[in-house]
Amino acid sequence: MTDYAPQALDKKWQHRWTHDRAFEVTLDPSRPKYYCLEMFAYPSGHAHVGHVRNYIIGDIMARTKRMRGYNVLHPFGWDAFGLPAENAAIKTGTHPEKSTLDNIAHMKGQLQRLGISYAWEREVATCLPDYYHFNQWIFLKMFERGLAYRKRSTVNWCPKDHTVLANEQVVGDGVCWRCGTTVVQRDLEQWFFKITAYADELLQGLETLTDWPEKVVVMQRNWIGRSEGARIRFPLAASEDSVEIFTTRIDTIYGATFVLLAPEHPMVDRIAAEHPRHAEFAAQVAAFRALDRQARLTGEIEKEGFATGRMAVNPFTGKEVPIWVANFVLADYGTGAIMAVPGHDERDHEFATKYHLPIHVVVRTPDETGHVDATAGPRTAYGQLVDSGEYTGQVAPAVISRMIADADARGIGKGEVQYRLKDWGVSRQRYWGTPIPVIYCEKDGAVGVPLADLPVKLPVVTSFTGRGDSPLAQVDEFVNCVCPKCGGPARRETDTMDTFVDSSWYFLRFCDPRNSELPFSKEAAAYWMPVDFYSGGVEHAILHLLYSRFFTRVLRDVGLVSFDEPFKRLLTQGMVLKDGAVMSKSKGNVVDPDTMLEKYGADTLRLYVMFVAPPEKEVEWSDSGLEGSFRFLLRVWRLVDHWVETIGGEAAPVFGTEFTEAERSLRRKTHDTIRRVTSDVEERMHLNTAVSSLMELVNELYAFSQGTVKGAPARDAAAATAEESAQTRAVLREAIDALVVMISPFAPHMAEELWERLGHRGGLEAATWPLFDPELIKLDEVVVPVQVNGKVRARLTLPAGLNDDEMRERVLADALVKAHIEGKTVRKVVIAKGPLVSVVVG
RNA sequence: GCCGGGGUGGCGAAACUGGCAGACGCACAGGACUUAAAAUCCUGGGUUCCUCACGGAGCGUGCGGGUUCGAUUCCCGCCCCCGGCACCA
Repeated sequence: MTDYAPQALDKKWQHRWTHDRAFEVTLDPSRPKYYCLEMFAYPSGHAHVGHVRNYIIGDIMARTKRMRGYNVLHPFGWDAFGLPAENAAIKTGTHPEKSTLDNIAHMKGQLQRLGISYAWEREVATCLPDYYHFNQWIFLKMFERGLAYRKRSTVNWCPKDHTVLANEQVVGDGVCWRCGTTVVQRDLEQWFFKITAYADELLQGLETLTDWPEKVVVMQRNWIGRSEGARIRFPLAASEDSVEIFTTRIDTIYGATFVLLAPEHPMVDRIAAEHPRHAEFAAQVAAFRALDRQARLTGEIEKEGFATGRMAVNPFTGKEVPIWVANFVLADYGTGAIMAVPGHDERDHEFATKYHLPIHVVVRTPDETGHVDATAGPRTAYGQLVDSGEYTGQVAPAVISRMIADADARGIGKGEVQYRLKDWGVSRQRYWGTPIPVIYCEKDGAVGVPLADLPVKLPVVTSFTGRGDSPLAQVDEFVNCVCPKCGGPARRETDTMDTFVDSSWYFLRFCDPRNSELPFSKEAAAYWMPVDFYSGGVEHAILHLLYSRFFTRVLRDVGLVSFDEPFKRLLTQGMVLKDGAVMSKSKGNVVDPDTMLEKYGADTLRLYVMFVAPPEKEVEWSDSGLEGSFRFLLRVWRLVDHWVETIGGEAAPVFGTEFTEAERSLRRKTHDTIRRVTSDVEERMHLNTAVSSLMELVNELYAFSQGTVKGAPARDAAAATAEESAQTRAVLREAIDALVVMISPFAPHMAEELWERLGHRGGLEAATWPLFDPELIKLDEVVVPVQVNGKVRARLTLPAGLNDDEMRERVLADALVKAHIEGKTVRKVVIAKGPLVSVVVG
C-alpha cells in the first residue's frame, strides 16, 4: 500500500511537465486548434483563491480539450503597467519596474504550484519594451487613419499636489485622496481613440455573440446606447442665429414650450457677451458649470435653471418659446440642447412645474376622449396626436418618420442616430505606462514617431513624489528630440497610454509573442484566433471587452486579421467570498492558496473550488468543504492503489461476451458517467456536477468491490482477489481508467501518478478522453412508475424497447394498476419519456 | 426608474426538452472496526400525521392564480434579494 502524499506528487509532476515542455504548442494546420484563455493578471503581489478560481476553470477546459485531441493554446501573461505600482513607488520609493517584476515572479510561482497548464514560453508582460513597442505601433496605425486624435478635455487636478488625479483618486466629497484638498477640473489637450466610428458595428456584432452571457451583451448594448431621433433647428427670434436640438420624440414637438441649453453650450457664452446684465449672468453660468461637474462626482442633483432672456421659434408651431439654461442637460450628448416637452417628459415636467413654464398636451391614446389634465404629470407613452396642426389625429410612432421627412424637406432638420458611447480618452499624466509615440514640432505640429524608431522606451525616472505634472516631463533627454519630418528641435509627448490599451490586444500577441517586426503575424492569428473560450471577472464586462472588440476591428481594417469578434465563448466567473465579503487585503479576509497547498496539495484546492458551486456563481469559502474534497481524493487514491497492488490485470480491458448483472450495471454507470462528465465540462460548463458524477462513480466502485478496499470490514483482500474473474477485472479496469482520465483536469497531479502506476506510458498529455458507448447506457429492463390520476400507484419492471402500444397493454393488465382503475373509465394513457406512464380515469 | 440574474432541506447545491423534487457534498446522528480515540467503511434523514412494526396518507421548490394527465420548469399578477446602468432628451 502506498500513501497519498500530495505535496510530493505536486513537485514531481510540475517538474516533469516543465522538463517535458508538456504544454508548449506550435502552429499545426493539420490539427484542430483550441484557444483557451483566462484574463491576464495585474501583478498585485499575491493571488488569492478568488483569482485562482478563474485560472482553474480555464485549466479544466484546456486539459480536457487536450485529451479530446485539440492543439490547445493556453497562455498567460501580466497586465503589468498601472497606477498601483506608481503609487507604491511614491509611498515606499521602490521603482515600479522592480516591484512589478518581483510581483510577477512571486505570482508565477503560485500559479505553477497550482499546476495550471500554461504555455509559459509564451508569457508576456505589458511593461516590457517588447510588448509596448506594439502598443505604439497600433497607436501610430490609428493616428495614420485618423482614429487617434487630439482634443481638449478635462481632468481632475489637485491644486496642492499640483498633479492630475485618476477618477478613483478623487474620494469622498470630491477631494484628493492624499492631501484632502478639493479637486478642481482642468482642461488639457489629450489623445482620443475614435471608438465611436465603430459604434454601429460594435452594436451589431453583439448579435453574433451567442455564446456570451446575456447579461454582458445587454450591458454592452446599453453602454453603446444607440437612439434614433432627429436633429431640429430652432431659429432665434430677431436673429440670424439658431440652436439645434436632438430629440427622439419629434411627435411631441407641438408641445415643446421652451428650449433648454446645457451650461457648457457655446451659445450660452454668446448670450452672456450680449447680455444687458453681463457680469451677473456670467457669474450664474460659471456657478452652474461648476455645480454640474461637482454633480458628476457626487450623484443626483436638484433640477435648476435660469432664463437667458432670449426666445427661439418652434419651427413646427411657429410660436416663440423661451430659452433657458438647465443643469440637467448634458453638454456632451446630442447637441447639448433640447426642446422641452413638459406634457410628455418627466424631467421637463418637473422643470416646468418648478419655474411655472407652460405645459401643453399633444398626445393621447386613441381611446382617450376626454380632457387630459396637464398638471397631473406627463404621459410619456406613444399615442394619438392632438393639437398638432396638420398632424393632429395621426398616431406615433408612425407619424415620427413623416415629421422627420417633412423637416428634412423644409430644410429645418434631419433624422439622426445618437450614441451614448464616447470616444476613448487614452492620455494619462503618469509614469508607469506606454509612452505615446508622438513628437511635437513648432513647424509640423504633432508628428508620429516613425515605425523604425520604435519602441519609444520609457526613460528611467528615479524619484516619485506624486507632485507635479506628467513625470516624463522631468526627463530632459526624453523630452528634447528632433522632428522626424523637418529635423528641427522638437518635444516629445510626455503622457502615457491608458493601460486598457495594453489589454485590448494581448490575446493576439499570445499567438506570436516573440515577433519583433509586427504585433503578431497574420498566419499565427489566422490559425489560433478567435479565442474559443475566455473566462474572467464580470468587472470587465464592459470596458475591456468592448475595447478588445474595437481593437480587433481596427486591426482587421489594418489588414492583420480577417475576423470581427475576438472571443467566441465567454464565461464570467463568480467571486469567492469569505465571511460574506469579497476578499481583500484591507478587510483581512484573504485566503492564501499557498497555505492550502501546504496542507492538502494543489489537487484538493482545485477540486474543491470547482465542486462547491457552478463557475458563474459567487461562492462562500469553507474550510470543511475543502476537507471533504480531500477525503474524496483519498478515496480515489485508495481505490486505484488497491487495484494496482492486489487485483491488477491487463493494461487494457479485454471483455468476454457474458456479463453478470453486477458487471453490466457497473459498465452502465461507467459509460453514463463518461457521457455526463463530457457534456458537463465541454458544453455546459457545469463543473460542479461533473465532479458529482465522478463521486457517484467512485461510490459505485466501492459498492462493487464489496469492502475489499482497505479499511472496510468483511472479506479478506487476498481471498477476494482470487474470486475476481478476468471479466470482472476488465470491467473494473475500464471504470478505473475512465475515472483517472476524467478526474485529471481537476486533480492532475494525482491522476498522472495513478495513470503511471496503472501501467500507462507517455503521461496523461498523451491520453485520450474516453468515449461512451450509447448502447451500454440503454437499460435492459426499465422500472416504469405508473401514475393514476396524478399519483404514482405502481412501479412495473418491463423489458426495454417496448413500443407505446405494448407498454400500454402491459400496464393496464397489471394487477396493481387494475385495482386502481376498476369500475372507472380509462380516459387517457400517456406514455412519457422517463419512462413514465400516466393513466387518467374518471 | 430602466435592464439583467436569482428565491429549492440546517448549509453549498442538483433536476439537461414539462415526467419519481432534493443527485453529489458539508454538517449531524447511528452502526462496524478499535482497549479507547482519530481515521476508515457502512447506514439514516424535507415535513406532518397514522401504524408495535412492515408500511401508508397528506403537505412541500418566495406568494396568489392559470394552462396541463402531470409544473422547480410554461403563462399572468405580486413580494423579496443580488448585480449593472442611471437626468442620454
